Amino acid sequence: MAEPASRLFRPDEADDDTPSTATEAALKRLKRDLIRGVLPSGRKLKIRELTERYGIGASPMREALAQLASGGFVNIESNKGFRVAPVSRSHLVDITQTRQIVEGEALRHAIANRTEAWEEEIFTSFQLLKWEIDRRDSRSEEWLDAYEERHRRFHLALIAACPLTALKQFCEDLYTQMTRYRRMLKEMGFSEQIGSSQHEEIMSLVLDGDVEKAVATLRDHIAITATAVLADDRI
Amino acid sequence: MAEPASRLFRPDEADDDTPSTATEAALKRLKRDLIRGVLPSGRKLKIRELTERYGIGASPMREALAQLASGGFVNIESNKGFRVAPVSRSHLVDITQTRQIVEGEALRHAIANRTEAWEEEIFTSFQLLKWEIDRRDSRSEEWLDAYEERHRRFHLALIAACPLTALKQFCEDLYTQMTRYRRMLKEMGFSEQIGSSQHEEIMSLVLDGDVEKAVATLRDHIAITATAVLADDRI
DNA sequence: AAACACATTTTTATCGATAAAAAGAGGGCG
DNA sequence: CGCCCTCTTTTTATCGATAAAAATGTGTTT
Repeated sequence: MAEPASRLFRPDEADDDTPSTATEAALKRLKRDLIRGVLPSGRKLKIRELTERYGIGASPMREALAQLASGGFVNIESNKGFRVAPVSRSHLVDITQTRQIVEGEALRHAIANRTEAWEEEIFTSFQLLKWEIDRRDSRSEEWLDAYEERHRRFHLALIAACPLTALKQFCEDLYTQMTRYRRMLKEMGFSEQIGSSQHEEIMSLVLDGDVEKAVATLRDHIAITATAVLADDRI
Repeated sequence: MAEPASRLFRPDEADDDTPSTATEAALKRLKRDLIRGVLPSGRKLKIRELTERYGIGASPMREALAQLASGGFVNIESNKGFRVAPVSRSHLVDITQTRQIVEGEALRHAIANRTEAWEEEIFTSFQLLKWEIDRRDSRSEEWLDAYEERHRRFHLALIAACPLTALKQFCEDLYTQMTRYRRMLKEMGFSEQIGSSQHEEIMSLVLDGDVEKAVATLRDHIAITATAVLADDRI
């Protein structure tokens, strides 16, 4: 029996990757476009445009938007519709610091509940990430997507053994929020190498069970994107 | 200019308490019924029933449900509709421990960013809570609502000075999640006094700036509901 | 009686049309 | 010019009807 989705608590990871309803399909594509930055920050999301773009009716479209709104990607205002949640310096600082706290805690709990499988997944996802960085081909949308996918996988792997579902889910949400900023960085022409060296260090510290150093390094790593983005005054 | 709502980041607290759309009205009433336990855990939420109950059409109803689903109050399953998110021992333990972590952190940050107004609101909300407990009239729905409202206000007041919006918002969501369990406790006939003595202690420690003791006491206090509920084997 | 196929009912998900609200576009007037 | 009133256009929010899917029921076969 597949468990249904829930935001604050998800006992079982139920990946329905084949959208069987129009709402799900719209949700998936819309989220992707938001993260990719195809739909820029602050932009008005007119129902008409969206229904044409994604080829579905207004009701499922609004349903998908309502979900994204709760997830913080989209803002609603009564009788004025939806718009892409704006990015801002203060928002970036906020989610960065919050992420440092909660992802650090989650890592602590993960290490305290380590298993073989968890360690293996960390190693695997690290290797995949490293290979992806080595054969990098910036400016290619596909490469950026592949890189982002592996980066995400690595970060989620680190905290996967944390038994607190709600905490882990929140980390995942924050990570996703941060993706837009990370993407901006790439588009500003920064090297993907920024912070890359830390991945191996984090992995080693985590696998060695050096909790304090691991958490400290993870926190530093989380701060790097923010520092780099904030250094640019176009934002 | 009123700020729109967002889950992970809410720069300005925009209370639109007069629902101007059917979706908002449905959202509000439905959420209330979920928290009150009128719609019990795990129950199927048939669109037809809901539209009749709340007197609105299917589209806004589904939109409201989609939002509650992202908030963790409701579960969706493709082509099988919505149901009230089930309560369970594991869920209670999960959100309790997560809340201990994040609310403790939030309190730390709040104390580090203390202001006059913040201290005053803590004092005020504490007094209101105390008075409400003194003139208690259990088994009365109105009293339970009033008590819950003030308990909530006190807890949110404690962390209000925390500048990390995303963290604070998450605390609020977790608090709301816990309300259903707190309500169960009352219905099981427990005294409202459980944990009440700690409120004054927490307030004193916080206002005295004794961070470590304040955080420790808050964590204990958060655990109490869970301990009491878990002691009952009807759940 | 369990297992299966098929018909019926119920429920979900979706569309297309429409009322209500907001945004925009003149046009007079201080 | 800037402000306000009105009319028009655009956009949102909502309803009612319907196709698609799941659940339920019924009879048939082993």
